[in-house]
Amino acid sequence: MSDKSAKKKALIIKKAREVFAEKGYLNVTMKDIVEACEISRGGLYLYFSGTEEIFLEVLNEPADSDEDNVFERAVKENATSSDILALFLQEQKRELLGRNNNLQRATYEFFFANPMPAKENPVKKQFDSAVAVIEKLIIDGVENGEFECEDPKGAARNMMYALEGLRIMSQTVGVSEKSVNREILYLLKGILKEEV
Amino acid sequence: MSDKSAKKKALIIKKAREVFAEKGYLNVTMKDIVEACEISRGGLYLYFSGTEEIFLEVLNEPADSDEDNVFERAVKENATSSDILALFLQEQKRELLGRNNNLQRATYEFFFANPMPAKENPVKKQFDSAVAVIEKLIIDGVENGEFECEDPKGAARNMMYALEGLRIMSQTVGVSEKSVNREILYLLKGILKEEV
Amino acid sequence: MSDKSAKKKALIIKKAREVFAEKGYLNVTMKDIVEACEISRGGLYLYFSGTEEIFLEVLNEPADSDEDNVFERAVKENATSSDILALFLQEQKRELLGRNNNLQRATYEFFFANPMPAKENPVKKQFDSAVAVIEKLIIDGVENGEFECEDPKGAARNMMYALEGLRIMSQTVGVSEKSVNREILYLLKGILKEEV
Amino acid sequence: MSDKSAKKKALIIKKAREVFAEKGYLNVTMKDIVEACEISRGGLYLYFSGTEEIFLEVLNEPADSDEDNVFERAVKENATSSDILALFLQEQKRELLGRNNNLQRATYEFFFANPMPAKENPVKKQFDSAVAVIEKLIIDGVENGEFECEDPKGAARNMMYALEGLRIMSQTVGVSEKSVNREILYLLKGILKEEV
DNA sequence: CATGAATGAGAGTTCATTCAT
DNA sequence: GATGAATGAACTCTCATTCAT
Repeated sequence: MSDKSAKKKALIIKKAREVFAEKGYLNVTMKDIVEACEISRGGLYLYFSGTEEIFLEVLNEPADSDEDNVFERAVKENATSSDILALFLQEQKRELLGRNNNLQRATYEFFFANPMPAKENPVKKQFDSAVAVIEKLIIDGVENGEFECEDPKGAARNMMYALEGLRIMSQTVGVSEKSVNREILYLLKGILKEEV
Repeated sequence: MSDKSAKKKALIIKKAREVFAEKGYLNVTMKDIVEACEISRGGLYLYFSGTEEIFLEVLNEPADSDEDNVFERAVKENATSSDILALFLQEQKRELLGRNNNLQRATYEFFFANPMPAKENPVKKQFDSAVAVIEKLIIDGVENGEFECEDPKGAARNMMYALEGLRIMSQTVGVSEKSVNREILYLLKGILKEEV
Repeated sequence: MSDKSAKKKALIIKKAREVFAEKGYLNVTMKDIVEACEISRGGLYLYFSGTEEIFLEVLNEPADSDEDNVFERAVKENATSSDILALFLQEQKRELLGRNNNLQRATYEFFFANPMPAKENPVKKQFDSAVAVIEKLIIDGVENGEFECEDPKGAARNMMYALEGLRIMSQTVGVSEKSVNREILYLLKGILKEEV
Repeated sequence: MSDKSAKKKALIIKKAREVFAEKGYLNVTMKDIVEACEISRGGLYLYFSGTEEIFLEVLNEPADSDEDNVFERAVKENATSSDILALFLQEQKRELLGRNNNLQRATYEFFFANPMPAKENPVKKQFDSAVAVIEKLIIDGVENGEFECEDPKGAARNMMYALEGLRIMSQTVGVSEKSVNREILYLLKGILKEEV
């Protein structure tokens, strides 16, 4: 049954995601995944030819969390631009501070080991679309009179680069929540309309 | 002979740096270093217990390059703050775009695999001292009337986070020189006194 | 249904022959045959217990080619003994030079891996019957005055051993057509009545 | 010590020869050789990168038997051509009938699996040099008046092809000593000067 | 101190064979 | 009968680490 097959594959991806989240990418062996899935060595190879293939599918398969919804809901509820942006940044903060519950480390490790042209690179794509979203928010905010910004695209990019910097620092040397708050505040201040 | 010992150790570190620069951290085996050093397998173990220890010493031992001097010379030559800052940023650009000639990738790989408390972490130290330098430059620039900045420390931190973001993007998805230029320009514009 | 069963078995053997002809014996896996037959993995085991059993049936089931007919037709058409013998040798030449379209390699591989008493051995049987055919031809030829031979059986055996040698050389080190022609000529000359 | 190393390598080759003689080529695994040599898995890889490499060295390293000497001694002792030829054929017989004490089966298996251009092929070289030796013997014999032969090279080639045929038959279907004797006799008769 | 041969655990991968459906 | 997912043994190869010399 292709249906059963698909379920199994989904199960493997789910379990593998947990393994990658815990151990990163490079330290994960087929054996690790086999054990997490409680299947046989050969069984795993029926579905995937190696950790690389598994990881790519993990990356593409969106986790069944409802985090995104929070954000999307806000957008639909006509929240103000600054609220939405703040929400976005909070989300980013939550994500980048949580060392063990996500795939960030594994993702970095993966793309170190497997350089991939920017055009196909999911990380790059995610980065670009986040920039676009932020830019849109800033433009809206400027129109609302909430923000003041001469270069929305530049500001959006700067935000994302800074967040990326925080993220990698968080994964490697560790970053305190306070530091993240401070930087986020700095980023917001830079575009908030100053009261006269 | 402690002297001979020290020389040998230094040689190993020098050669190991080349190896790490070329292959990153995780892909380097004891064998690689043994071969690069033209030393015996057992011999290496007399000085170091594994790649981890070697890499840490490589990180702490400053490379005998003269790159820093360029920067320090500028400081001493009473260049303007904006010139020095621009020089610093150019240096960062050069470094982060060059994929193969430095330890960046190896460093990231290392600290992914070996998380280390911020207090002892050399990367964190370097980051902090860079922030301090930039902050000082901005403050000087403000005093000179070259810059305009209400939060020099915040601006300095933002620069470093953004550079860090560019660095990791460069190592993983790849970043064009144009993108780096654009971001650097954005950072500079943010503090340059606007002409009236 | 024994009938349906038999058809399926025949199909498997037909497809398996192609696989063996292409890949030899030892490199063929059950999976290869399963895929060639477009049958299920378990299904194949309903009919055969392994590659060995399949190969033996392939060997026993005569290929539905019409190569033999050429030869047999000649016999019936009252061609001269030397013509028929030449035809036979040409056929052998064609077969032994063609590396990929027949079961020779697979057969050798099989009997290396599975030595089998001469009495049941199909290769031995084939060899013996070929010797008998050649002997008969020579005897006829001698009676016709075409050939001159004191030991027809010995000559027949020598021919077959030499052909076998050419065959194995062809499969392993490679033999040029020229070499084969030369040897065949030598064999024929040995029995042709010399003109006075 | 390179000396110790060389001895070990020689030991491995010696033991490996026994393994190949017993099990052929394709069925031999690194593990088999490891066990025969009583060394560690990794240890074997210090000397050889795989069974293929080992087998090639086994083929090139002459076995430390003194069989050849028997033959060479005869040549030097000015034995008659027919004696030497008979000796050579006896030697071939001994070799081709001994199923388990030599590398023939392994050699065939090897060259099935690893086709190799005739020019470098040791089997081909051996074949050609044997042909040359036989041809020389026949020519000498003709001059002595022992043999009668119009095409010494053709006869030599025929002998070798027939021996090769016997050899392969011996390895696969099995050949009785009687059959070998009969064929050898046939070959000799073909060139012996017939008494008037 | 220094050597480098040796070890053995462990990773990746393949395949014949079984068995619940 | 027929399926094909699942198993697990076996093989190749690599490397950190040790130890006799």
